[in-house]
This record gives sequence, structure tokens and C-alpha cells, in this order.
Amino acid sequence: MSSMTQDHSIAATLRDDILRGQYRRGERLPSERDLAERFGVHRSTVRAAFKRLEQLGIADIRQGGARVSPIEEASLDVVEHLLALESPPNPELVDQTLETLSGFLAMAARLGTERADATQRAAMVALVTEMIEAPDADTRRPEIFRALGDAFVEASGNLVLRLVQHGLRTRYSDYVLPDQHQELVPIAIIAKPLTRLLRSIQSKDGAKASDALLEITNTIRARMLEGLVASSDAASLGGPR
Amino acid sequence: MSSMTQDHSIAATLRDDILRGQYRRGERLPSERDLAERFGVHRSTVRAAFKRLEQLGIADIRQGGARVSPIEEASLDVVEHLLALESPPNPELVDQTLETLSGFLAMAARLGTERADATQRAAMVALVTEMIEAPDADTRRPEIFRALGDAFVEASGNLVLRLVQHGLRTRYSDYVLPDQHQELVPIAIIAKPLTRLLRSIQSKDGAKASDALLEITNTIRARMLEGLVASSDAASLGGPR
DNA sequence: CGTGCCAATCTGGTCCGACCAAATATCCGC
DNA sequence: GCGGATATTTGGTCGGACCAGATTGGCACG
Repeated sequence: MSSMTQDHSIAATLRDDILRGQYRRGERLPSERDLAERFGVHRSTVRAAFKRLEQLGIADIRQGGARVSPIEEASLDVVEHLLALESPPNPELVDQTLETLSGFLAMAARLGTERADATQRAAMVALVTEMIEAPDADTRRPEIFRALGDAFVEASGNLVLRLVQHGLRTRYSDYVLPDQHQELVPIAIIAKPLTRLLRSIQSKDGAKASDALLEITNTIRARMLEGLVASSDAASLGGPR
Repeated sequence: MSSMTQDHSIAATLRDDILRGQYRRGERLPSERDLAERFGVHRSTVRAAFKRLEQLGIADIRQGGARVSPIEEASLDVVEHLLALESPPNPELVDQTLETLSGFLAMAARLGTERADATQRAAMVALVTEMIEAPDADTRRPEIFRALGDAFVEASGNLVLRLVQHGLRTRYSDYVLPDQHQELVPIAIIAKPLTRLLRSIQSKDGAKASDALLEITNTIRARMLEGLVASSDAASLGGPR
């Protein structure tokens, strides 16, 4: 993070300012010359940062001044940065992200289950089996889960789906899953739907696999939200550590 | 399009070259100085274009040379440009896009139906009713459909969902729906699921609304794919016009 | 002939300063 | 108070320059 180029870190600063709501939508950003002076860099460096913001869809640069774009027009990529804005991350946003990811994974499970070839199906089965049976499954669940999602998306053969997944989960484990923010969901709680998922994959029943996975992800989501709200409350009571 | 800044249009050119596969993944792009000379602009202009490519996730810029990134690591935003690469657009990609969009809309329909307040629900009902009853519904279907999608996503209150939708459908009507590429799907074909959708919305049954919408979008998708394949064949037989 | 090392070269990162055209702000006369 | 001409500001582009890290090529050694 510290070896970033200057334009990168300036872009990050401005981006976070904007996402934090420091500038209201439609409001004009300071001029390139102002910012260059403020950051103690040459104007061209600020310009490079501006290009990034524009490509992210959060700034609209035109002669006369750069303006803040409405968040709805931003790239999906901002989700990652929105999550990183606070620590622990904003529970509502985490919930929305996981809700979307859940639906998406359900879709991928359906398509992937239906379209997987023998090798891919065997890999899926192995992953789910591991999650059910491995002794350290609780700890490794996030990792296995991720691999399973990859397997579904890969088997679906849908590039668009793949890009959405990539955009949704980029480093999401860094923000959503870190140990300090909540405990892991014990496998026991999701054992039943996991078993159903396993059978559905084997019997190539996409709809059932989708349902089972949705149940799993929703369980995990509910658990996570609980944990996050708790740690958020703790943070606001005890102050940020 | 013609009033773009130079760095914008250069970025577009390079972007399309990359997406078209002109440079293999991992391959080095020409140096900024080379490209500046080739395009007849100052190096700083090429640099600005490079920043865009990097932010799009299709180029990895570092000292020693810029390299093209694997497409799976790109931003969802590239889908729009991938679709625009050919005219008519690549049928397979259109299908993947619509497949993903269908799944997301089904998700949005479920959440939106469950969470809409009275005003939002009334608006949804009005839109679906219009689609069923309006005399010129065939023509206006895409427009109404789009508004309905907006209504669902809006009512879901899920920002992440909104960003995904925005990323998936940006100008998608320009590439996927234009009259010259295929005929419209007659409303008659989707009348039944439309009616089911209407009732589901009224009875706040998210799951049923989701099912109905999925049936609708899948019907449309199949139709579109047919039309696209046909016009693709025509194009390859008769050559590009 | 292969290989390891070092220097010349190339590449991106940043800076300085300058000019243009479009957008914006300012001011003046009515 | 208001409309329009003018002055200022802002982003877009250019030319040139220097640095540090990456790459490359060649040379010497084994």
C-alpha cells in the first residue's frame, strides 16, 4: 500500500472523501491547481488521479470543473472501497453485499450444476464433501466456500457472471470475513442444506442446488450481520480502538 | 462521440484493441512514447489514456512496461464495450449478459416485491398493467421493462444490486435491443407470466414474482438469441454492410 | 557452449512551465 | 434588477526534462 504511486494514493484519498460524502453529489471538486498545491504535487499528478476517479464513475470531469457523480452511476468497483471505508465495515452495506452475492451464487450454482462436465462436477463434490467432513472445516469454510463459488462460476461458462463475481468479492474477505469482526459460522448449522447441495450437484439438479446454496448463504449472512451489529455497537460505545 | 477528449478516444482505441484480442494476455503494450508518436499526441495524453485502461482492469501499468491483464480481472464495465465491439453484437456474449441480467432481475423482483412500500407497489402494478393492456405495448415493452427493473431495484433498497444492474445494462439497449438486429417479442407470448407477475406483486409474494419474471426474461432471451444468430449468419453470408 | 554478472538502455512516474478554448464569474451600463 | 460584454478560472494538451526501477544485451568467466 505504501509503494503506491502518488497519483494512486491521491486518487484513493479523493475517492474516499467522495464516498464518505464529503462532497455532495453534483458539487464541484476543488480545481486541479488547488489540489496540486494542497497535496504538494504537480498538477499533472492530480490529473492522473482525476482520470481514475472518472473511470470509477464517481466524478464527472469537464472544463469548468470536476463534479461529483451520483453514486448510482458509479462502477460496481466502488463497493470494495465503500466497505473499506469503515472498520468494522458498515453493517447495512455488508448485508446488501452479501445479499447480492448470495443471489448471485445461487444463480451460479444453478447454472454451474447444470453445465459442469465430469471433472468440474467431481471437484464441486469434493469441495462440499470437504466442507462437511473435514475436521477443521469451521476454519477453512471461507476458503472452501470461495473455491466452490469459483467452481460454479467457472462451470457456468458465463463471462459476465464471472466479472460480477470478481467485482463483488474482490478482497471482500479482507473486509467481511476478518476474524476480529465476528466469529465463524459453525458448519453444524448448515450441515443439512450442505448435504442437500451435495446431492443436488450429483444429481445435476440446478434448481435444488440453487435453493440449498441460498439457504446456506442466507444463514451465514444473518450470522454475520449479527456479529457486525454487535461489534459496531461496541465500537460506538467504546470508541474506535 | 466526436467531442471526446483525445485521451478518451485513445483509451477507447487501445481498449478495443485489447478486448479484440490484439494483444495477448500478459503481453506488453507499446511504450507510452511509441504510442504518443503513433497517435501524434504528447506522451501525457497517452498516459491519461493508460490510467483509464488500468482503472478498467484491462491493463497493468508498471515500470518496465504496461501489460494486458486477464479479462477475468477486468471491471464489469468492460461488458458494455465487449458488446459494442461487433455489430450485431456477439450472440454468445449477449446471451450471457441477458442470462446474468435475468437472474439479477429475478432477485430484484423478489426483494422489491417484498419490500416495496404502497407507492412503489402501485407504480410496479401500473407498469405491469400497462405492459399487458396498452395497445402499443409491443413497441414500448423494452422501455416499460426497463422502468420495471428500476422499480424493483429501487424498492429493494440494495445499493449493491443497483450498481450491478447499472453495470449490466448501461446502454445495453443500444446494443442489445436495436430494431435492426431483431424484432420485438410480442407481448402475447409472455401474457401469462405477466399476469402472474402482476398478482404476485399485489399479494407481496416475492418468490412467485421472481419465478414469473424469470420466465419472462428467459422467453425474451431465447427470442433475442434466435434473432441475433440469424442476423449474425446473414452478416457473415452477405458480409458487413 | 552455457552461465552469471554488470552496464547501457528503456520504461513509467513526476515535475516545470506554457498556451488554448470552453466554462464561469464579474462588472458595468441601461 | 437585469442583460450582456469582459475578465478570470478551469480543464486539455503540449514540449521538454530528470529520476528510479526494469529490461536487455554483451562480456567475461567457468
